Amino acid sequence: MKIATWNINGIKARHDVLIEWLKQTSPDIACLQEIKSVDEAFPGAEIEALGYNVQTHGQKGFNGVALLSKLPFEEVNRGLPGDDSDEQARFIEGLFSTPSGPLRVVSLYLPNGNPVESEKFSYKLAWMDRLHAWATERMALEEPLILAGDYNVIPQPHDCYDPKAWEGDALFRAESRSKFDALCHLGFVEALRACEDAPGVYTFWDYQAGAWPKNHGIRIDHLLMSPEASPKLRSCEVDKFVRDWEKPSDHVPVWIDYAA
DNA sequence: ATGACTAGCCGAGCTAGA
Repeated sequence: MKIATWNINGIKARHDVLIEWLKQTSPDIACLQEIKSVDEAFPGAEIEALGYNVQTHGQKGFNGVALLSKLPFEEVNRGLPGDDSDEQARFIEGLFSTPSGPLRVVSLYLPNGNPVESEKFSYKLAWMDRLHAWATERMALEEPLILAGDYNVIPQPHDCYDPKAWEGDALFRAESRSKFDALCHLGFVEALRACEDAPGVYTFWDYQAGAWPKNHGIRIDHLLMSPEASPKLRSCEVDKFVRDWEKPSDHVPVWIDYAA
């Protein structure tokens, strides 16, 4: 089965592009980020008509995540545990039943964290600590688990076109990268890294300054697979072609072929 | 080329993204 993650940068602005991508690539599960919509306003009708069950965790104006699945949801959990005062919609977990057993899939939108002098950076780091704590608990279940989303972390220097240009940025700061590494070291396999570790493979290109045609991108959208899931990884691909469509998101989909 | 975009909220520029 095909499991994808994509920061769509607004469901209202990206609805038609999303529908076209679903028709062309037909993922079994799609993890969306930055839907920028409240749950009640999410335009799900055409998506459901393509055979998807839709679950969202949205908020007004920005953030917001969603799960689209051809499999029925056995369970849905909204919000990253660990801080009851956190009102930002950045996390949704679905539990599915596959031919080979249960599968948990998370769509997450990790905070950007810029500027680093602001409370936004401390919020990012605290959110990563909460994710680490939550993942530690989930790992104890010893189930196939996939954490997919926009991590807003450039893991390695060769995951961006110009490492010097990203020096000091919240996406590339040592604190962000080491927390991402620590998460991986719980036992996750980072899917694209495991399949393709060449430089120049990116998932985001800024709208500005001709970043896309010059391939001045960064790799910040990742799928992390638990030890029970990672042996079922067949391949991992980046759907770069959607960046050339009319009114594209600044991110492109990343997907895995999973032997469920 | 030291080149600056896009979405949402709204009905004008601001916030936010990365």
